[in-house]
Amino acid sequence: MTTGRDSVGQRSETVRRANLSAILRELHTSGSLSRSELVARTGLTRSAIRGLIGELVAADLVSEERAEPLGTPGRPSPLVHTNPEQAVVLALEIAVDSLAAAEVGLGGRVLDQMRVDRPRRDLAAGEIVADLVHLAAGLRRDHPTGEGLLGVGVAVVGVVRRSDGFVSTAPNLGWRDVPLGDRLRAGLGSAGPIAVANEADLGALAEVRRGAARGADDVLFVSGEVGVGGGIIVDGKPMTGAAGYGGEVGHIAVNPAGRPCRCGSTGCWETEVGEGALLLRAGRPVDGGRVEVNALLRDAAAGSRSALDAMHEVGRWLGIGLASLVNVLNPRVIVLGGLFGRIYPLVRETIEEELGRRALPAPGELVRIAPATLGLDAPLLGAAELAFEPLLADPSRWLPPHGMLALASA
Amino acid sequence: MTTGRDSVGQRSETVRRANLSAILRELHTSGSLSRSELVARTGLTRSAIRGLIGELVAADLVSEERAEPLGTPGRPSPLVHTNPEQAVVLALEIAVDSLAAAEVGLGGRVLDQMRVDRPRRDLAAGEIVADLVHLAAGLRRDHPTGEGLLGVGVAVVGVVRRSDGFVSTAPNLGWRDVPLGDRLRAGLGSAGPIAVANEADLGALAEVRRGAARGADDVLFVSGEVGVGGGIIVDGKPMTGAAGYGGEVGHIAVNPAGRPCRCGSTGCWETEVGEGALLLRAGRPVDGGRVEVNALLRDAAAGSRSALDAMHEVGRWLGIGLASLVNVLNPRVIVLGGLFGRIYPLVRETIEEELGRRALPAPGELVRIAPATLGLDAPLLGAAELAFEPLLADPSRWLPPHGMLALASA
DNA sequence: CAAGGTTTAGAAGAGAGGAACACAAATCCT
DNA sequence: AGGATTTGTGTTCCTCTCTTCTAAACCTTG
Repeated sequence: MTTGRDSVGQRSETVRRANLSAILRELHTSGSLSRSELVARTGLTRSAIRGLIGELVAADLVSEERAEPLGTPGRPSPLVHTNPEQAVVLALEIAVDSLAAAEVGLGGRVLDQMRVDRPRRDLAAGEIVADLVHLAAGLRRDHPTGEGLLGVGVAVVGVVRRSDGFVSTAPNLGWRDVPLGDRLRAGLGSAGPIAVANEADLGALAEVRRGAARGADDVLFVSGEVGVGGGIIVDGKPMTGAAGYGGEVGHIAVNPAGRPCRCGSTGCWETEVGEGALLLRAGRPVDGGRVEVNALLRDAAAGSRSALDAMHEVGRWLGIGLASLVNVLNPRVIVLGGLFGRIYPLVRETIEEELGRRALPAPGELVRIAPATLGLDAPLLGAAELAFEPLLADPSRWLPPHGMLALASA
Repeated sequence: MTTGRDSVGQRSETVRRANLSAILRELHTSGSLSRSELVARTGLTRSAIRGLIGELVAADLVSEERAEPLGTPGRPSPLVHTNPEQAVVLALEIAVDSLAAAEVGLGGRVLDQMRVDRPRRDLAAGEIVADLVHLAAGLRRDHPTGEGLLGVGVAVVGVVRRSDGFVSTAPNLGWRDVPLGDRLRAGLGSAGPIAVANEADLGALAEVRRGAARGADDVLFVSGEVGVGGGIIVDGKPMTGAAGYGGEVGHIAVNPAGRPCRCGSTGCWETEVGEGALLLRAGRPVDGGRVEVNALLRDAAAGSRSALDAMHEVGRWLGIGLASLVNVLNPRVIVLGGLFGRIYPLVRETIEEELGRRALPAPGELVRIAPATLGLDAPLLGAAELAFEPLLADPSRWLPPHGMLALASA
């Protein structure tokens, strides 16, 4: 009987919260900005900006520096920048071929990062969690895990319920119904809140904040790995769906008469464009993994007919699936990650041809396609962004109660 | 270089606007509520509610009535209700088989309504606009068109750009690149702002506000007509995509080796589940239209084997397409409109079977499927909702400047 | 008819951003 | 050089809006 939505009633504090959030968000995505630029971006007055920045400075989240003259007339505006060391999150990633951990500071600076290969066989959740904890412990020895962390963000190749980090399926890991959030909480000790999300969803988040789709509000991120993952940004925000299962574009049915899929269905998109499909079409061992894919890409670059044919066939199916998604979502930008980003330069025409034939929007308003720019680390960076989200959404929770300020100044 | 999003900076007025908006929205969707219920729903205090309602009353948008005692102890709370006659919009619909017009008052009351059949051949935009204007003029003789209207909402079977009501394609009408918004503005004279949107998008809006999906935040509405239309609600708001072309689910590729589609592609969903596909499978004339469909439904209800087989085949493909969409969008509710709502009771198992096989979310969290409850009029009601949107989003623009109030009370 | 509970009414208070003015620090031009 | 110009900061009210608090109104229950 409730209306849902985000608790409608607004108050003065809501305004302050929103404005603090807007400022910190801008600083976080840009790293540093002048005060006057903040004025321009937020539409707030200088006095408001001054007051809000003052609070952020008091909390040591950001600092101001006397500006150096930049050749433009007028008094230079002080430069405001985030303090990466003062707000640090732990980002973890469970990918198909590797595990990764990173410490990322406010403003997006990667303070430390490690990635280790992972064999492609099924591993129990406990083992992977232990490996991740170990990996995290190896970061920045002077900054023991679990202390002073703002939170933890986790990217995982699997279908994740957002609310509690419950992984309902992860074919690449051989998992079903793994309470990953709880497991990590136990393994990491008290390292702040833990947020788990799908790898591609976080890749999308990273690409839209710091990568190929920067600034776009409606974005589709599609990443080709063993499976095909997707992340959708609607109106600047990740679209997770009702339970957080949204964006599983790898399992749209493009060819119901086609090959069986690991998910139990048949003719899913990933059976036509995934790594296995590419290798199959090229006549290489389907389970060859990265090694075979790299070899195939080399062959194609060298001009091998059969390699290129296989790629174009994948490109054709890629275009078919993308056209469906364009018709449903009408994104401004499509970012191709993983395998797709790598083959894109070779099969661009094929993809665009298929898209032109099947997608409805007028050619002039057709979507822009761009390969991912953050590469392998996109999901890891997205996990960091996820962990920063509570701070960015409501910085006031991390601010000293400002009765103190009033007292101090009086 | 701008951040997009909705101009971040917030001010005190923003708060008032948001709160007025929240209150009026609640009243609009519920028709009438007691003050104390509004307090509960918005989380605002009684005093705040009092002040805001006072302004809405002063603007004559709502009225308060002395409450009749309801058997509960305590002082009874006055009932607040909208004044449908004081804020009226004109809703228009260009459907496949008919044209419709309605006058709808604040709170959702349909004050007057007309619908006329339309032959299924292509008609020039000018003709249809003229017919619509004529239809609108016939509504409520005491309330001449173009006067005192808050705005106009238009639902049209076609791909529409939201910003200006430009129809880029409408296969059912034989239109390409018709500036419908401008045409209607010219035809209707000064009837307030005109907002045009896709029929299914508006059907979704109506069903989520007043129909089968009431209260749900993530909804997929799929309507079967000659073509297949779709409307998507994400987080309580219509998802239109970057240019407003989103939700064209009829043209996802489900069978690339299949039949050619009117859109120029092949194997689109609507070639497998549209009206034509159903008739074809049943061995009836593909262009038979409503008459044949009705006959087929009668046969099926009477137990005809061949009729039921055709329906189950359509149901199977319906399930395939829905599964794809569930994987992408993870909605809470799917509302089936038009043809699909009518065949749903007959093919429910088939749809659910296919959905169960192909959709990822765990069965326990699987989507709820419901036939539309607003029937033929859903898009028309959605058009009214669209036209109300500016008022609901910012009621303060329709309020007397409240310097006046202060003066009057002083 | 009194007691108890719920709600409205009105006044005072507190939080937050906006506007205006004086002043500061650069660049540009003569 | 040195003044004009431009851009930006600091500071002080001012306005807007919701909350809090107290008194009064109104209904049900025993």
